[in-house]
Amino acid sequence: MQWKLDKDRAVCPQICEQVCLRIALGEFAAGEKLLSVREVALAAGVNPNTVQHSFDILEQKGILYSQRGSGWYVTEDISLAKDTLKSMIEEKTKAYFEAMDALGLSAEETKNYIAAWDKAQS
Amino acid sequence: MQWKLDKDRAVCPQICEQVCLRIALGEFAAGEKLLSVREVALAAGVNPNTVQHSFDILEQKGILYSQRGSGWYVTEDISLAKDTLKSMIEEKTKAYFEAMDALGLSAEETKNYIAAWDKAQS
DNA sequence: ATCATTGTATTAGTGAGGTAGTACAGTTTG
DNA sequence: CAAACTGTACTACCTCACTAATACAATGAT
Repeated sequence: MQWKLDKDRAVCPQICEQVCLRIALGEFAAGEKLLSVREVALAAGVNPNTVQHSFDILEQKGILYSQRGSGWYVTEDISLAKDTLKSMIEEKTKAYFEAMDALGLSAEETKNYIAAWDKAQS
Repeated sequence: MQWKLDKDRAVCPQICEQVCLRIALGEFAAGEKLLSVREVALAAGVNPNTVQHSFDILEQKGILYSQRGSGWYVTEDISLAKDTLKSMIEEKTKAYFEAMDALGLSAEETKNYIAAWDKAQS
């Protein structure tokens, strides 16, 4: 399991995003046991407490659940992860439009800008 | 002069963005004197030190310059502000594509998603 | 049963970003 | 000249996100 973390962003949301994505992609199946908090922390190069916190957040959303002494598991209801992922995409897109608006681009102008975006720029 | 600040984002970059935008739009002319650090802070509802820091950043970019005891002024070379604004737009767009990639959307999918984006959602 | 592994809790420390208050130096205005 | 503005500097404090280290309780494997 690989974790690529952008150091310019907070760690917790990134872990949450990736877990949701992997569940949505079917990489993590319903009921499947995840790696332990310590293993994930080691693999991702972050602190176990941060992973614990991330999983706590996902537990609150009903996406994961924990069994003390045993481990963390994916909930049976995969749709929760899919919905959360969808919300994240919407949220970030909304934020992007707002950011562009703050920089003087209307929604229409932003759409045109994106349409003309060349992959070579990135 | 109105300052609408998003409380979910850091203040300094927002002030920098808005000053660049106003210069690029011609709202602030070359050589024009800005409101004082204290006045801007009051109007924007933030701390004078934060405004000072923001202006320091813009001074480093050559967009503003200060005269001790007198005030802050817009540089003669407006193009600097315009270029900076352009860079900001590129940077945020690049970050947006990266964020979408992290959420499982390819550049192509992201473009399609944006094209289909409905203003009613926001 | 024992022991390693698991989740969980607690306390302390760090750095970024911002707030708050004060002080001082230079300019402008009356 | 004097007062009222400017920019600038400094110290202290706060919060958030994360790190670090440790401890303890429950589970599973041998």
